Amino acid sequence: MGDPKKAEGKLVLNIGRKAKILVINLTGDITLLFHLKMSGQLIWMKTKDKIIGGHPTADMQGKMPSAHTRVIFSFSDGSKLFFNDQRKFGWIRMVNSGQVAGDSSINNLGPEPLKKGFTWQVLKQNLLRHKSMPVKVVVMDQSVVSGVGNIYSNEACFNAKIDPRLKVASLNDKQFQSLYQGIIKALKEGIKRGGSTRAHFVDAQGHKGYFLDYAFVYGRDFKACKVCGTKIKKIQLGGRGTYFCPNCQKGVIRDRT
DNA sequence: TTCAATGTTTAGAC
DNA sequence: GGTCTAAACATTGA
Repeated sequence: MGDPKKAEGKLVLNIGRKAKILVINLTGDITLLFHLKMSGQLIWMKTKDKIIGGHPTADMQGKMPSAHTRVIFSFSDGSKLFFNDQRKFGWIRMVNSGQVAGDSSINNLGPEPLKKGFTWQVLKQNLLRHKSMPVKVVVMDQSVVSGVGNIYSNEACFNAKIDPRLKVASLNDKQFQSLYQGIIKALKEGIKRGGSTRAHFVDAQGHKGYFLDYAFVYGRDFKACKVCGTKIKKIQLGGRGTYFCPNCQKGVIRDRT
């Protein structure tokens, strides 16, 4: 992550986000980029106060540092920030603040799906860079649209009533529009429910993320579709678990002419 | 026990 | 260049 000493004595100016990357600007022209990947978590502690964000682990509620603590930030008020990551896929990168946009982790990101500028036409255009790939796989491509991972790509396809296996080139404009709406709906629902992590404690009272309780397909193989009762099916697409309702999510929908 | 799965991204092969 | 697989790693459940 560069020389940790460069961050010593610096102040936190602000905290932001680009796609799945956390961006923390410090004084001294330094910016820290965090990616939690599959199993990372951030835990801030000050005596008995504790804020946890990220992926759940068994040792999350216990003593810090834990066996999975990789980096510790100590603040002048005595509080600490622990960067934990069981699988070690996550990373922290230190860059000059002016070089954030140009960083390789950021310079190729697609549009933010909940911001202006993301339209169904833009989505269509970006998806069509991968014409012969399954639509569900391409929705997860960070250069197509920012921040949509496996769970929300599955849910977006369900919302759009689109079979995740369909090749991008086979979609019609109506389906691109449905998918556009489906992505936004899935993300907004996820945010509303506090994310997808069942043990995603925000404070001592433990405000959790309940989105998976509301998911239509993700993690629900062999269970009944919440809309039609058909058994949800699980397959592999692009090496990732893919869930869909064989009845609700049909193949090509022909425009009636 | 062994194998495959896991909220991600990327390099390298074809 | 597009597309697909494997790999980085640790843990859990079938």
